[in-house]
Order: sequence, then structure tokens, then C-alpha cells
Amino acid sequence: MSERVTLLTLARDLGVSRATVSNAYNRPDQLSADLRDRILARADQLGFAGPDPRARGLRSGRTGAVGVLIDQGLSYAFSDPTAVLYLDGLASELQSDGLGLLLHAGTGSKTDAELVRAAAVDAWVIRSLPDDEPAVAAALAQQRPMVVLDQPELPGVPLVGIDDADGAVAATQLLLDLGHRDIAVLAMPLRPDGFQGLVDAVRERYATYSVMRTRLCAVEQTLSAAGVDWGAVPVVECAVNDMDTGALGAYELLDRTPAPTAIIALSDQLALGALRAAHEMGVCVPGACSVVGFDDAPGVSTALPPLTTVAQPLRERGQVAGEIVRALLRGESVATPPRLPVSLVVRDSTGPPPR
Amino acid sequence: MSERVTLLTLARDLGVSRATVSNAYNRPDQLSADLRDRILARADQLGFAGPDPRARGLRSGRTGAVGVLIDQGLSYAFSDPTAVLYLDGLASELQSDGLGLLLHAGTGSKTDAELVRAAAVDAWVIRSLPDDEPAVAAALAQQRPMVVLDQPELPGVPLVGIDDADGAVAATQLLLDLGHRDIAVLAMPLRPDGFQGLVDAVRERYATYSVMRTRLCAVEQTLSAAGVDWGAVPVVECAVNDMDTGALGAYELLDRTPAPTAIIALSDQLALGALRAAHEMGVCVPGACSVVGFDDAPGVSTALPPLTTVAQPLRERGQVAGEIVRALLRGESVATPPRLPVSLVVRDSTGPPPR
DNA sequence: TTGGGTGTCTGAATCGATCTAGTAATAGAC
DNA sequence: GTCTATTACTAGATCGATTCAGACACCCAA
Repeated sequence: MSERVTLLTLARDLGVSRATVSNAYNRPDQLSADLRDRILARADQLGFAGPDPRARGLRSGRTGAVGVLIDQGLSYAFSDPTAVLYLDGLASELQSDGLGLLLHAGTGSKTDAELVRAAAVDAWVIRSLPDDEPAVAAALAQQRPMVVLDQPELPGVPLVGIDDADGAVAATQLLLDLGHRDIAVLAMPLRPDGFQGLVDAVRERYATYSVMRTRLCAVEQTLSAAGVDWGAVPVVECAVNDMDTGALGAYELLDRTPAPTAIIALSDQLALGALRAAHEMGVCVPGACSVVGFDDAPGVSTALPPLTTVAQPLRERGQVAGEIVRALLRGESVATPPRLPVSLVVRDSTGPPPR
Repeated sequence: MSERVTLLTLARDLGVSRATVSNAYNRPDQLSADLRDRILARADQLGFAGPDPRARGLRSGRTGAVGVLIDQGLSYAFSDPTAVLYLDGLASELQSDGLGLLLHAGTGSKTDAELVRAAAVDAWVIRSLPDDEPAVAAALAQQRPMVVLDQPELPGVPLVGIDDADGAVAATQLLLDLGHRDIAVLAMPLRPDGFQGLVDAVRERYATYSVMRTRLCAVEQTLSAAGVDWGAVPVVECAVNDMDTGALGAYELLDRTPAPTAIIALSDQLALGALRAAHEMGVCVPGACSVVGFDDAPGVSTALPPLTTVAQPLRERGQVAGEIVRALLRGESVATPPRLPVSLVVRDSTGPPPR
């Protein structure tokens, strides 16, 4: 039997103490350079790859990994450009501290919570999950440093958000100012239950994705203030936040009589889907129907037509989350920073309604 | 001082043994349902989030995480569509086994190797790294299950690859068959040293990215066999595998006299860059210059013009890697599967040379 | 009555490191 | 020649679980 090589093996072999071997790896200043070289050389010979990370983790309480909890499976995160940008920002910030990203998905099932419970991480970053996601509760229970992006709002946990209401108001007001009254809304999931279709007031109010609640509410208030009857405004929820599903939702909206003269899409992926649906149905954008998106994701400026949208700093928000994590891990206490401002970028997908 | 709650705390509190509490979490069949409920309930009251993953990891040797080592920083991986697809496939496969992905980047520095050494993972998946990357050596030293995508080739480690030579030959032969003789090559990095520009034979031969070596070699042989003097074929290496850098490289190629009538880009990102450069320089594709890519990444079929390229199963390869990891973790031994076939997809970016 | 089987629960060893407090030896200051 | 600093190293407790070999009680069959 070939025994596993540990610090102790090495220590015995060299006639020094375990602590000294440990120090050779972790505190080079605690022993003579000569001995250190000897230890490292012998370690190499014996095929010792350095102190076992698991044991080190237990003893020192640090694993060098930050858990990242995202919505709807990893596949989704990798295919959503906004998620990728955010991960990019986060990663670049954490990398400089030698922290890795441990990706986990929250899909609403109990097993996700199990995975979270079993994950050895130093901190959690949570992005855009429903209020009642069990995996979030599991992460919270670990009492480790934590940061949330977008949602859910958790008491005592710093949240890196944008001014969702502002953005939704700006988009809506733009359409109102252009003269639109027959406005429709294309929403991201309100609950992670795979529902697709027209949304009623109850579902709207009890959406578990708080960002959607906020944005929808802002749209409602802006329209109501302008005298548009919210009850008559069709809101279609898309089961998945991607182009294909967005197109599906847009078909439903554009098929209605009277057809809307403008669609507010609450994400750019949905907006891109709406552009495609309109194109396929022969509906001219913005001639027959205006489309406004949300996020200013990469690629929307070169869509056909270039998309009017609410721009938010995606990558930068990932970085901010990373900075906060680092600060928390240093033991500093961090308050929720003010929500980052958004700005309406008017391109060519919006115009006055047809007369 | 509020003591940390551990299995022992809980055991004492309830007057049972530590083993029983552990079993309550890990082997429900080992104790009465009644006692188990009592334990779990009390755990909840005391704010015990379940057995500490670090300690569990040490004792049982499993952490539930697979380390993923990628090239050039996480940011790059997230912005390269082929890398995203591969991660997507890998993640979907591992998720079903409850495994998370721990992402680390290899950037050639010693500190990366340190990070790898300190990472508590059950297995490593390595994608597209140079032959001499220190982080790879560090991962190898841990003697854990391991899988490589594309490169480097490591003895005894299963590699999930494609038939690179075949693909390069097919692309080259297409151009030859169309009548091209003035062919130029746009290459991905040959070494991770940030070099950009014309490559000489020595650099070509000693490329540390073995996939590039293989593809270039296949192009060379195909051209030589057709009587084209390889020494006169300009090969421009791009420091980064992205559109912008590809455009930069293409500028250099298209500026030469005589200008090439065809460019073989060894990745689609570079090919897209070449398309852009050609467009900006007023060079008509494929009228004045044909462009062929490699990968069939998402989006290239809708490029202007749609790109002729060598298609490979990107997402699927990630899944295959995932399957192999799972098998290895189950203790099975896995041989390197045969390289997956590629296929030339002819679209509109290639045509006969101008006369 | 005995023996075996089953269902519950316990004791103690173990995983492989980190880290604090402390020893021993040497150097330098006065 | 004594006293303090500094350097180089060690002993042993500790992190928080998992796990295996029993112990104990109880029931049923022979």
C-alpha cells in the first residue's frame, strides 16, 4: 500500500516537525531558507502537492472560494449576456485576491439547498433569485459574508442594485411622450414556475422576483398617472428570459386586437425576441410598433433596428459586488450602497405611433 | 461569547451522541424518524446550518466541486462564445450529480499555480491551456481525476478533442479547390506571451498551444501538397482570440502586396474580425477575398456574409467532459475517447478568387 | 430457554493540516 | 559576564465532522 503523503510523512522523513514543514509552505520567514529548500525539494521527490486544501480549510476556516448562486441553472447563466457580464466583473475583482468562483444554480428544488449547504465557500454572492428560493435560505443559514445582486432583498445583506423604478418610468414616459396609448408589456418570469402568457393582477402583485414587481409597478403608476387604464394594458410573462421565449410572448401581444403600438420589454433579450417576432409578422418597428428594452446588453445597439433601452452598468455591478465581498472577508462591515443610476438610451426602435 | 454550533453542541443539548446527529443528516435510515425530527428541529432553533462542509470534506475526502481551469482569465472565458458553450455543456452534465464548478484561470503566472494548489476540488477539468502552463502542473500534482479539453495532451489523462487536422485540411482544400493560391492565415495565440504579428517558422514549430501547432501543420501540408510555397504564406498570430484583435491581424494581412485572395482564420472570432476589417477596408468578401473560420460558433451563420467555417460540437464536448469526470469520480477508468469529427460548413464568405 | 436477527444508538479513532506558546541557541549590547 | 533580542524550530491542542465496530434492548422462532 502506498501511503498518502502528508505533512507528517514529510516531517518524519526529514527529521523535522510537522509545523516546520507547514511553515515551509505558508510562512517562509519562519525558517531558514536552506531548510525550506530542502523540504520543498524532498516534497517534490515524494510527490507531495502541498498541504491538503481540505484540511487547511477546516483548520483555518478559509477555502479561497466564493460561492455564486444564480438563477435557472448554470446553462442559463452562461447564455444570458447580462449574467455573463456580471460574472465577468465579479471574477475580475475576486481574482486579484486569489479567490475562485464556485458556481451553483438555484432552481427552486430542495436539492439545490442541499448543494448550497454542502458547499465549502468563504462567502456567497447571490444574483437575481426569487424571494422564496430555498437555496438562498440555505446560504443565509451559513452566516457567512454575503452580497446580493438585484434580488432578493435580504435584511442586513448588502444589495447591489439599480434604480429599477427610475428605469421603468423613463422607458414608459418615453413612449407616452411619443404619443403611445396602446402599450403592452413583455415581462421576465414573475415566479420560477414556467408560466407563460397573460398575467392577471394577482400574479403581478405576488411576483416573487422583486425586481419584476418593482418595474411593473413603476410602469403601472406612470401609465395610470397619464390616464391610461392599467387594467386594459396586456402584460405577457415569458417563462424564460431569452430571445426565443421573448418572440413567443411578442407574438401573443402583436396578435391582439387592437394591436399595441408599443411594447415595453423588461429585458433586452425579450426585446430582441420582440424585434424578431415583429419582423416575422411583418410588423414594422418602429413604424407600426415601438419596442423598448431594459439593460443595454451587448449587441442590442447593432440589432435591427438598434434598440432603445434602459442602460445599466452590468460589468461594473459585478465588480462592485466583488469589492464588497472582499471587504466583508476582510472583516469590514459594508452597508448597502445606493442603487446605481440607469439612463435611457434612445435608438431606432422607438418612434411615434401610427396614425 | 456566542459559541459556534457544531454537531457536538447539538448532541450535548439533546443528550445524544455526535454520531447520531451526524446520521440525522447523512443516513436517515440509521435512526428513528422521531429522533431525527427532534434533532433537525432543535438544529433549526440553534441556527445550525448542517455539518460544516470543510470538516466533512476533510473527513470524507469529497467536496462536491469540480475545478475548471481555463485560459487567459475568467473574463476571457465568459466573453468567448465557444468557451461559454463548453462550460454550459459541462455544467449541465455535472449539475445532475450535484457537483459545482470552481472556476480558476491559468494565466501563466506562479500565483495561478498557487491557487490551484489551494483549491479543494474532487477533480479537474482543463480547457485549452499551453503545454507548459504551471497551473496544469499544479493540478496534475494533486493526483485527482482529470480531463482535458483540446489541449494540452497529458499522458494518462483523457482528452476530449476534435479532429483538428481534418478540419484545417478541409478548410484549406476548399480554398484550393476554389482556385486560391494567395492564401494567408490568421492564427490564435501560439504562446501566451501577447505576441501579435507575422510568425516565423521557429515560432510556429515551437508553439505551446498544441492545437494551433496541429492546425497550422495541417494547413502547411495541404498547401505544400498542392504546390503552394509555405514559406511565402503569411501567418499572422493574434495576441487575443477575439474579434477586435482578429480585425487587427486581418488589417496586416490585407495590407500586403500582393493581397491574399483568401484568409484561413483558425477561430471564428478571428474570422469575424477579418470580416469586419475587410468591410472597413472596402475589401469585398468573398469577391476580393474569401474568409473561412473554425468552430461554427453561435452567430457566425448570421454574420455578413454568413461565415464558411469548420463546425465542431462545442456544447456536446463540454458534456462529454462532464460524463468522463463523473465516471472517474465513480472510480471507473476512462480512456481518451476518439476525437470527435468536424465538418466543413460552406456559407457565403468563400468563393473563387478574383481574376 | 436459547439463539439469532433487527433496529437504535454510542465511543473513539481518524482525516491533515494550522497555530500558539514555548524551548534552545546564538548574537550583540553594555 | 550577564542580560536581552532575535532566529530557528517544536510540541501539542485544535478545527468539526465521518465511520466502524460494538452495545443494548427487544422480538420471534425453535
